[in-house]
Amino acid sequence: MVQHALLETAIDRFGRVGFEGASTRDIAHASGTAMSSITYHFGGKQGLYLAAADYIAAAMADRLTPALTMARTACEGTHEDATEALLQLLDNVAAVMMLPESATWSAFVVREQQNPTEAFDRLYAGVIQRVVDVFIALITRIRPDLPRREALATGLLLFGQALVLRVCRATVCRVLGTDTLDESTQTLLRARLRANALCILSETP
Amino acid sequence: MVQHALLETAIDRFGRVGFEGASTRDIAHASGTAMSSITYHFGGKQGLYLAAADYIAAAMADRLTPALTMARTACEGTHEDATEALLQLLDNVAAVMMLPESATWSAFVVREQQNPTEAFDRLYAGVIQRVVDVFIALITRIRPDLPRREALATGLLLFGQALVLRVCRATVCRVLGTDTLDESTQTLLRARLRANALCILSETP
DNA sequence: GTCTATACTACGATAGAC
DNA sequence: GTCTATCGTAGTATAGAC
Repeated sequence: MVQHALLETAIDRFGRVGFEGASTRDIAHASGTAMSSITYHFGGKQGLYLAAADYIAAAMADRLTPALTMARTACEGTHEDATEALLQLLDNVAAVMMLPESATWSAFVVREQQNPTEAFDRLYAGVIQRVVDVFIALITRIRPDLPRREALATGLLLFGQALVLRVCRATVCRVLGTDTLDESTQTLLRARLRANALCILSETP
Repeated sequence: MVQHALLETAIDRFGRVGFEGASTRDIAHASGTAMSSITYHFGGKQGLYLAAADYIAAAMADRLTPALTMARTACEGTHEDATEALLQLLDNVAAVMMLPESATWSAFVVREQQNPTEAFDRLYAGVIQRVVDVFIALITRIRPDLPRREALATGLLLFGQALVLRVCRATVCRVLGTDTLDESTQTLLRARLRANALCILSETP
């Protein structure tokens, strides 16, 4: 499938060097086809970029859908159910952040966060919003004492702890003295993230 | 000062569209000079890029030096001193993340985190390491019960909460329903960050 | 030190063969 | 559907005038 190969390569290149830095010639060549295939299948460089955003959103949503579904039912459950669901969801997000594939995804997404284009709307509608909504619903269930804006802020800050594992990967590795996040290091980070989140969620008002 | 203008423009362009996407012609023109000035002053595009990294490191270090100096002395102080110093330092980091200038800085730094080049070494030695070292020293003072790697992980995760305010700015704004982080929103976020950090640091072992 | 002029390469888009 | 060929533009680097 030429389209699939083009998308995979495009995400890598756009993530690595950005929209302006990536070249359609290079993307096509690395995908084993001619540059004009991009025009034919996606209408041009811009079309390929937007298709890449949709692809990333779908891939991330795929990895999080089971956790999101479980979390949504837990919103109606007990306080403990909701807490455990949020911890699980956050752990899932952290796991995605440590997937090798998410390196190119996150480079793409982070770029859009800083200079949002139409692609950001697609990413937001495709994954981000779904995760955010469940996050907020769970937090308001767990901490009904928090005003809405405080709950929103708490959700964002909780998410930041998972985010740093991907976005500051070079620093994380350097600080921990490893080249890559091996199994035991991942376990350590996820355990600390869980402990931190738990204590934030059970903070006495 | 032509060099200064070139650096300011370069950071903006490199941050916005990356090394490959930025054009020396454009940078020179926006700085009111000719492209060959870049060759003369920095030896070429690559030299300008490295100089931009040094410039960013120095600018960030500038903003954090007072807090870092105070924090270093607090490492020798009481448990409460150390806790307050860490909260202050983290608040300072969050404040930097909400500065308008840090938008271009962070775009540059985040890019280097994902695809480290020689510029990352300069950023790390220039700012990141200094902040990390003080973070870790304070945490080991506050939570001597934590094994070293747990303390390192805690420091990184704490930092992530400040990071998200800059790196996921588009999401932060969308979730909070604002276009920009106004004064009261910043206060809210910093207060929640402080509360979260305090409760992580005082977690009963 | 700062400019103009130029050499050379690579870019995205598109037309047309098959 | 996929290719090659080509057009116009823009990229970095460099040589040389002032």
